[in-house]
Amino acid sequence: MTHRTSDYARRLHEGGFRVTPQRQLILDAICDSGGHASPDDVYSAVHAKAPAVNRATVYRNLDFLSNVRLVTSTDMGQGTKVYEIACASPHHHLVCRECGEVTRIDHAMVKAFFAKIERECDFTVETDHLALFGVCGHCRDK
Amino acid sequence: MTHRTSDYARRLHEGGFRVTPQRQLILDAICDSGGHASPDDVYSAVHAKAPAVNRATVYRNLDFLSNVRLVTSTDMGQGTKVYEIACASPHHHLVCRECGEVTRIDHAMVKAFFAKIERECDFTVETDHLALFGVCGHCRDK
DNA sequence: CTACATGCAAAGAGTTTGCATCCGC
DNA sequence: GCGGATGCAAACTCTTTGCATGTAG
Repeated sequence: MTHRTSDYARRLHEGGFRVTPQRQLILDAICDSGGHASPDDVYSAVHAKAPAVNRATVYRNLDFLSNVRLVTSTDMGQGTKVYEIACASPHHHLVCRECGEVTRIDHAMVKAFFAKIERECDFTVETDHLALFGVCGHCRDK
Repeated sequence: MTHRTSDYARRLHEGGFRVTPQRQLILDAICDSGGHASPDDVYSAVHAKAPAVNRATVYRNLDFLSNVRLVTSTDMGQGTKVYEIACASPHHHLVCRECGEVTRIDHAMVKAFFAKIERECDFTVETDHLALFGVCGHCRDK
């Protein structure tokens, strides 16, 4: 679990929102998912622990938690949206088409590239989480 | 219209496929859409000219035309998949969140960046069409 | 004439919404 | 107790599929 209970609870309180067991389960599920969780991943994990929790609640909370910036959502392409705990250091993802492995890369890696786009194309890139598809070294060698 | 009638008809014939009016309408719709068309864009355009054409036919043909490489599909994020006429020069897209404008950028712009990822992360980027979200110069100035 | 293609309708997946009830604070 | 949050069910969008019919080659 990477989220700090006291921390997220405080942030919810400050905004006038409630700390419900469902929200805790959902945050736990995202943490335990290895960093990246689809709505269905989250629902499955939550449902395993608390079968009464509804899918609608999961969707509503993923949306809610994104809005209050406790989690971030990234479109990984192919219609798959993934959520992860918001963390201070911006980063991006390399997604292997073969094994599905997701590797993080630091924002520093892409910073210069984004700056170049801005300079040469007059376009400010705002992609919080860039997802690049390809083949990881491991799969390429096979 | 950017596709050459004789050219795509030939390619279909060579593969043993048929040149149907629906396929022509669909190809025309993609061309006339300014380069990037969602399934619904295509259906609307086709339906305006030929109301009898079914949505399923549009989906089947977008899939089919992608497979035979007459068109390419790109995931623009947010669950929107767009199609465009396959063209020789690989390129990528800058999508403005404000006005929705899509600008092409040449592969040369991103080539060095992809090479850097490969070198430093041991990951071969295969993204045919990279979609970068942000704000275009025009919207930023407002 | 023979497959490939289409239209239709129905079934799916994934997501959203209205409303009564519930419960955190 | 109040107002936000939840559960339930239904609706909704987007896409896919089975099957009979149509048509390009």
